Amino acid sequence: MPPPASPPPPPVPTSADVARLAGVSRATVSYVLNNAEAVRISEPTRRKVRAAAEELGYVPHAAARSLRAGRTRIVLLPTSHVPIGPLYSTFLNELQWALRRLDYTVVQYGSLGLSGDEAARAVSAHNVATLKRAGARAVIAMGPVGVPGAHALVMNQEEVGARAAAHLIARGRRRIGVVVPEEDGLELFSGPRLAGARQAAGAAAGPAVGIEALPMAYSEESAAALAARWRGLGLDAVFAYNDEYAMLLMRALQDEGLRVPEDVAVIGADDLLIGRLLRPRLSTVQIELPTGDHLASLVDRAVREPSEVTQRHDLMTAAAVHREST
Amino acid sequence: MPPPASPPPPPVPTSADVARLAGVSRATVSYVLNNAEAVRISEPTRRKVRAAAEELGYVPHAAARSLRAGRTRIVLLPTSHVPIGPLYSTFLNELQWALRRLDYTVVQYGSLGLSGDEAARAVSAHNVATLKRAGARAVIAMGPVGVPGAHALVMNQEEVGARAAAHLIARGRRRIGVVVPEEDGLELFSGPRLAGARQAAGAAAGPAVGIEALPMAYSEESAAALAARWRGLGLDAVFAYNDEYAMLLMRALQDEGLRVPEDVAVIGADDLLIGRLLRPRLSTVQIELPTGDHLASLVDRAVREPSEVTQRHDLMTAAAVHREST
DNA sequence: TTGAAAGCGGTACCAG
DNA sequence: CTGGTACCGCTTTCAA
Repeated sequence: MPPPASPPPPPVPTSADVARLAGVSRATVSYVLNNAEAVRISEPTRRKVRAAAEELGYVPHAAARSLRAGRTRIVLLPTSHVPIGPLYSTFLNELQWALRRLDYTVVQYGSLGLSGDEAARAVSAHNVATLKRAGARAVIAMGPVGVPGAHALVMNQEEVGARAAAHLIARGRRRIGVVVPEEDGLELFSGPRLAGARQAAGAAAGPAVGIEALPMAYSEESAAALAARWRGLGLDAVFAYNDEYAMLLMRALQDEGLRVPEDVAVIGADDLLIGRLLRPRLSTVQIELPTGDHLASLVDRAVREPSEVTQRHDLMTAAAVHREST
Repeated sequence: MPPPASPPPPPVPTSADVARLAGVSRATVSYVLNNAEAVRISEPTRRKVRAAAEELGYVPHAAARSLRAGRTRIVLLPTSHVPIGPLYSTFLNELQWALRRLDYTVVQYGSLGLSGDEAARAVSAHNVATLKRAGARAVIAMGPVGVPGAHALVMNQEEVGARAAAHLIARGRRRIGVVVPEEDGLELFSGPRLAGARQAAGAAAGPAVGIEALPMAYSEESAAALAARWRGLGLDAVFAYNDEYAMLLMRALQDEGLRVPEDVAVIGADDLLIGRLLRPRLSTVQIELPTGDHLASLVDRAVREPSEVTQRHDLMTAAAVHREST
């Protein structure tokens, strides 16, 4: 009599178990379950195998399968450790579902928007190699520049800043503040947006246009502090990074007695619903992103044709939309 | 001279390559690189092995490793295909990072908040088995009830609805509308919140309290349509699902000429920053969630002690906070 | 049409 | 202290 077994772990069926139950070999099981084209299996055999698999609740062991195959259906997607706003998180989420619909396993890997130069280094070529080596089929990077070996979804954030500044300039503003979020991990977005605004200012005809970076955190206190010293700044307009920061700042400015847009024009970005709910209605920079489905199929295609070449997908077009705050 | 090789795939080094270069066996490589305690390796050998690994840029093959080990460090986290609001997505994101800091690989698996009964079935016991079988170390579920075999993060959404309704009732309101988002995938949250409100109404002392479900989509049109028929509804208060829906509805109500809170009291939930920016300031139900770190360590502990028992972690406490809209 | 067997890359026994 | 070796579970030639 064997020793009183402690709760034996529920036996996980392998393909061998299925084969035994179906009275065939493991090879046959594999063929049937993978619908192998290269080999004809009789219908009765297929039935038996399928029935056995069903009965045992057999599920192929993912690790073993990919060890043998030499590749996985894993796609690495970047994540930020900090909220990046509804627009991009929705987009990323959509992409993720689209990829999954294509039967990929999506693994989050972290480094979207590390501070400053780290951002670039984080998704460096070496990292990419490491990640692919570990079994990933594709690595997706999001950033201002392409990354060798990965699918780079490059988002031209500069254009956002440029459109905002151009809009402000066209409406006669010359002293423009640009909100730069203090939150770590947003530099990936805020840096280029600021740079784009500077470019637009430099390219403007007529009198010189001044651009001033305005650090601000996403909190009432920070917005209030900025608003308190506003009059001393001598600014006649502000590009508030995005609609959420814009809402925050606009409220603080109004509480400070400033009139929008008379005393100061405010423009946001991302065209969120809240912008239309504010009074005055918030002008914004609308961003056009491709659908997750579209992007996913692009990735899928590129994965099937392993062209070891860096794939670079340009995303985003931006356009200012005028409402009441500018 | 060899034929002009087409771009030969960069040879991925295996532990055998490292062994060869270091002049030792694969076993030794494994011992050194895993800091095996059970066996003493001389310091010179260790050096050689490490140097060789470094030089080749060796990275252990994840699939092979987990095939051998019989387990992975993968944790499955649910995702919704629909935005679930800043509060929960931030929370999930935090948890994800915390898990990663603990060296887990986080894989998103999809089904948070499928419609109706599907929600429950999606994370059924069978699914859980399948997922674990495929190599996952832990499966996390979020929902109103525990799920056998998974770590269930159960969030008591009913309490949110109950607190909101109780707050409204305490302030003398008797005819309460409850916004139910029309977006698919939010039932997981909205259903319990509505049910909680009903319970609170049932438990209220004094004259009967009426609860009316108010379907509404997250769009200006839908909010405007609801506001347009508001006077016919005979409601004196509304629990607007969360602060975002509340902002939307409040705006529409005000545009319709209704006064808040005189004609209708409005309360949201989740205590988002925007609520404090609105005028009148939005009353809300504040939700206390544990930190991602805390939860991650809970999960980690449970994983180490494979107690095959369903783990159930109760989350959330809710409290109404009164501001100006009620 | 089916089965036997050789690995994929790593880990962990057991000898030496 | 180190090397040989038997697996983990699956896919896929190659023969029968």
